[in-house]
Amino acid sequence: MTAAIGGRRRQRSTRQGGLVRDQLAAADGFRSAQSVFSDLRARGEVIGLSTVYRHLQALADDGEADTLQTAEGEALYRLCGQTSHHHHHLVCRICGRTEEIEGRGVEQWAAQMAEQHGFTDVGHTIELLGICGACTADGTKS
Amino acid sequence: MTAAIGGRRRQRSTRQGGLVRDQLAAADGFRSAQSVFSDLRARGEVIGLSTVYRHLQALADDGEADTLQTAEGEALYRLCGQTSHHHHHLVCRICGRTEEIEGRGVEQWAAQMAEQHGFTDVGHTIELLGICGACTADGTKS
DNA sequence: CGCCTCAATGATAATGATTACCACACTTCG
DNA sequence: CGAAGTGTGGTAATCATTATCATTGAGGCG
Ligand SMILES: [Zn+2]
Ligand SMILES: [Zn+2]
Ligand SMILES: [Zn+2]
Ligand SMILES: [Zn+2]
Repeated sequence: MTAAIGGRRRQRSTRQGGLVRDQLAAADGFRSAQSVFSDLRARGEVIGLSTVYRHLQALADDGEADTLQTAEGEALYRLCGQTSHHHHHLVCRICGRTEEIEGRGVEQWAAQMAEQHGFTDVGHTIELLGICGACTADGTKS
Repeated sequence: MTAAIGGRRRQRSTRQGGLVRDQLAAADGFRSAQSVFSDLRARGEVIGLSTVYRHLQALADDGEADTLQTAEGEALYRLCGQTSHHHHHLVCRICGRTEEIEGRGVEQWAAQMAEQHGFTDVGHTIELLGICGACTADGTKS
C-alpha cells in the first residue's frame, strides 16, 4: 500500500545526492557512511552527516547500491554495476577491492536447502572475504 | 603467543557461565545478548549484562557457539551441535528455528571464485533466511 | 576450616554508529 | 514576490557493545 510502483523514489536531484553517489562511485569497494562523510568533508565539500546517511539509504532502497555489514556491525555501501542483477561479492579485507560474482549453483543449493527443510520465501546472504592478489604481493615482500 | 593450545579457555567455571550456556541451549534459535540477559533477569536470575556479553563471546571464541548479525547489526549467538564442524544455517525469520546445513558444493564454489580472482585466504559468510513450515502454516490460515 | 590470591562479576560510564528532531534554506509555481 | 513543500544539517536521542573498576567468590593451601 505504501509502495510507489514506479521506479522513481528520490524526487529532486540535489548537489548533495550527487556528492554521495560520486564518492561511492570513486571507490570501487564498500564504504561506510561515516567514511563517505569524512572524505567529503576532507575534500572541502559542505554536507551533513544526516544527509549522507539519507542518500546512502535511498541508493540502497532504489537498488542502486548494495550493502553489507562488517563483523562489527557497521553498514557498508557500494554502487553496483547492474541494477537488479542478483550477485554476490568477493571483497578484499585489506584494500576493500570488490569483485562481483555469481553462480547459479549456489542459488540452486540455497533453494534446494530451503525446500528440503520445508522453508519458504528463503533469501540468502553470501559474502566472500579474502585478500586480493595485489595485497598478497604487498604482504609477501618486505 | 597468547593462545592456550589446548581446548580449555575459561579457567574457572562459574554459576553465571552455566546460566548463559543453559539459556542458549534452551532456545534452538539464535539469540541476542540483550535478550539472553533480559530473559535470565525475567527468570529471577542475578547476573550482569557485562557478564552475559563476556560469556557469549567466550563461547563464540571457543567455537561452541556460532554467531551471525541481524540486518540491524545486532549480534546473535547460538549453541551449535558439533564443535569445529564447518556448517551454515537456515533460519526462520519468524520464530527463529534454525537448521544446520552444509554442502561441499558451496564450499567448492567459494574456493573456486577465490582462485579465479586471485584472492587468497578467503572465508565466507553464508546464511539462509526464510520461513519455516510451521510458521508458513500459521500464516496461511487466519 | 580459615586465609590468600586473583579471576570473575556487575553497576556504571564511555563509545560509536545510526536515527530522530526540527529550524532553516532552496525550489517551484501561481 | 509569497506560499507550500522538499531537502538539509546541526544537535540530541537511541541502542548495542565495550571499557572501567571496586567488589565478590572460586580454589588452593596450611
Ligand atoms: Zn554488488
Ligand atoms: Zn545468491
Ligand atoms: Zn518458524
Ligand atoms: Zn562454508
